Amino acid sequence: MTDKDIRRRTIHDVAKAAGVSISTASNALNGTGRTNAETRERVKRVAKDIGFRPNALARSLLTKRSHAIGMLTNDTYGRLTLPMAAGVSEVLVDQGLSVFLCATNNDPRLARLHLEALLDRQVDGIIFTATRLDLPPPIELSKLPIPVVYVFAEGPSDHISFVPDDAHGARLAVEHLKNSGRSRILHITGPDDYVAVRRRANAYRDSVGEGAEVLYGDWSEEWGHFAIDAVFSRTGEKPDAIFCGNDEIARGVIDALRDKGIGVPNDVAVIGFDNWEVIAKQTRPPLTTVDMELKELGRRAGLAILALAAGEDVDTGTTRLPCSLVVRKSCGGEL
Amino acid sequence: MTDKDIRRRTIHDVAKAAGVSISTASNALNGTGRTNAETRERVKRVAKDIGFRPNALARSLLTKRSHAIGMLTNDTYGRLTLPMAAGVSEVLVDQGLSVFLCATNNDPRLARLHLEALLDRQVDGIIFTATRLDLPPPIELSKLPIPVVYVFAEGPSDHISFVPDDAHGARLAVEHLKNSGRSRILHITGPDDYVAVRRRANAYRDSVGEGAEVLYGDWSEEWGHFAIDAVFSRTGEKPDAIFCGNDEIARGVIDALRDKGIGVPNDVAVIGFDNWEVIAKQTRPPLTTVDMELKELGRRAGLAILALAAGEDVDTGTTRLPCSLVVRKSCGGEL
DNA sequence: TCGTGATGGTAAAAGGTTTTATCAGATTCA
DNA sequence: TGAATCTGATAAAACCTTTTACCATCACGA
Repeated sequence: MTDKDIRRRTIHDVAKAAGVSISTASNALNGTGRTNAETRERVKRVAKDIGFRPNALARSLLTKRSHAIGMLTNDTYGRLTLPMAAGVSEVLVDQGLSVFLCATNNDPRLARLHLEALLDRQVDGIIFTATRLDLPPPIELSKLPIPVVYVFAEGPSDHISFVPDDAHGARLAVEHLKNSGRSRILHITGPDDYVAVRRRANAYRDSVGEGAEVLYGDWSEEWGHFAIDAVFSRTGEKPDAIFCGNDEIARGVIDALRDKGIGVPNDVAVIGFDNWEVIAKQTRPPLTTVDMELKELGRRAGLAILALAAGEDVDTGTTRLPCSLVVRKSCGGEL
Repeated sequence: MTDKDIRRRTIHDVAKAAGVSISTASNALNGTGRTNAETRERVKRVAKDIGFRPNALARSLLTKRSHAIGMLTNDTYGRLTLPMAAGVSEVLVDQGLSVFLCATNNDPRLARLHLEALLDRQVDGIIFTATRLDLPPPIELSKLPIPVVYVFAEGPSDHISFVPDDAHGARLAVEHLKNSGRSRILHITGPDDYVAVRRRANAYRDSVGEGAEVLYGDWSEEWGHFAIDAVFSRTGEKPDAIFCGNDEIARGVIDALRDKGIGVPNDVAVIGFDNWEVIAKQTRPPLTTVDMELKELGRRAGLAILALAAGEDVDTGTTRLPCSLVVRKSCGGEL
């Protein structure tokens, strides 16, 4: 119960208990310098016995490696951030790195506050992550004295960014629809001021060719409804497949089709984007959709930061990671 | 481009530039000790001019306050964690505290790894947060040498916990339904091995009295559908209001009612729980629901940790925070 | 002139670790 | 035997800050 009991054991304690000097203790524990195998074992055993764990602060102060990184995000609900953070964490935790999570709310003042705190803490690197690719960071990140990696956001071209390959995702969707025998494929998507929206739309157009049609709107179920109402009340040929810009739109589309008595997937196949499970699994029928592999994105960013912090150099520029297709029931024809 | 340029300015640099000793510089900057107003200003100005920021590592090493806390979570998708983390962060950032986010995945090995890293980093406290109230932490947290606060989780009774007041939330829902003239209120909820489910159900029963009926199932839309099908195909009086255990169930319920041609809110009022906006806003009609005030929960936890770390003592035990009602259209009768 | 008390400032220790340079002793080689 | 080399261990410096204890200096009253 005394103060003495609560204070952590230091390397001094180890050295004293093992009857060696502090430097020998340090060398033995870290395998540095020259140490007799026998003493090395003895020191290690003593250290374990008395429950010695090195003070990370002291170590970092000296080595100038804090083994911590900062993650700046502007995502309030965490739908995108948390899977990425999990990926980052996954590759870092075993290397003994920890991550500071900083919610900036897109507020420059807050961003600055967090950034300065991170710098004061001597973090080994910073990962910036956003909710859309083309949103610039709320604060200048490009001339920091430490490595910066962008995930789900595109930094300056001489920096390192990881983003989903939207074009690939769109092709995946269209090919899947074609393979299940659909020929009149419509694209209902979000606002065209999103670069991701434009990329997907372009890939869709390239892949579909003749007869491609893109309807831009917002990211809501309501827009899905509305678009279906509009498309199916006009004259002319009707689509037999719809590629949606995200799962919410897809859900609206599916509900609207059902309301009209149009069968999914028999009459019209529907495919989403995001694989946001709470939506995708609960549509009727469950939604086939494109997964952006957010966790993998995080892993790659973690790996990059790790390499940079270790002084290796990493190719700059934007890496586009392939998406994957999650097949459920809304397109029929699972092989 | 030299090393010299990239190295951060230290208090040495400030002292030299201001022509004072290191201790004077420190005293001037921190307002400790006795310093002449004139020198104090000069030192501060010099510090600002050369861009001095104290090294948090060195400071923490000495003061034994790292100004960092750890947040342990097992929530992968962040729906609950991120709003709470935002609350925590909100009250901490201005005090200069940062938070380590540690995703444990409910894996004891991972939890231990993270916990040890946090302890090695001398964090000032730990916040444990879960996805359900009655899930014990994947690792023993009760006899740590630093303060621990539980949020959305209940720790041992001599610890500090913040949870939503489920009973209050349930009463809020029932009273709202009663006030809009409903009398036959049914409760469709999740699995009864959740303590939150039982608390809400009990409060519901107390509040409704005669005729209360609780249907336990799982947290899915599907269960909402199924329950409605069952209830409306049996003989006898039908409910005119349904209190759902979460928003997903509520959405299933609303969809099922619409499928049956039963009007919401005219024939049956529906109220949800969680205020998970992506669901609640997109139901047709938009869902009136109970909000658990997750951010406030986080704020309170942050405040508690702050007080504990400052050595003040805080009442132990579980604090149940009131919920709030978010009125949309699914109960009609907005005043 | 001597004590007393305030004032403004400083040297040095402390915090816990890693690393460099050095040292004593043993071994090898000529 | 003496010099050179190797081995294992250590003292001390370094990282950057805060804090304690101490030291001049000056003014004041007796």
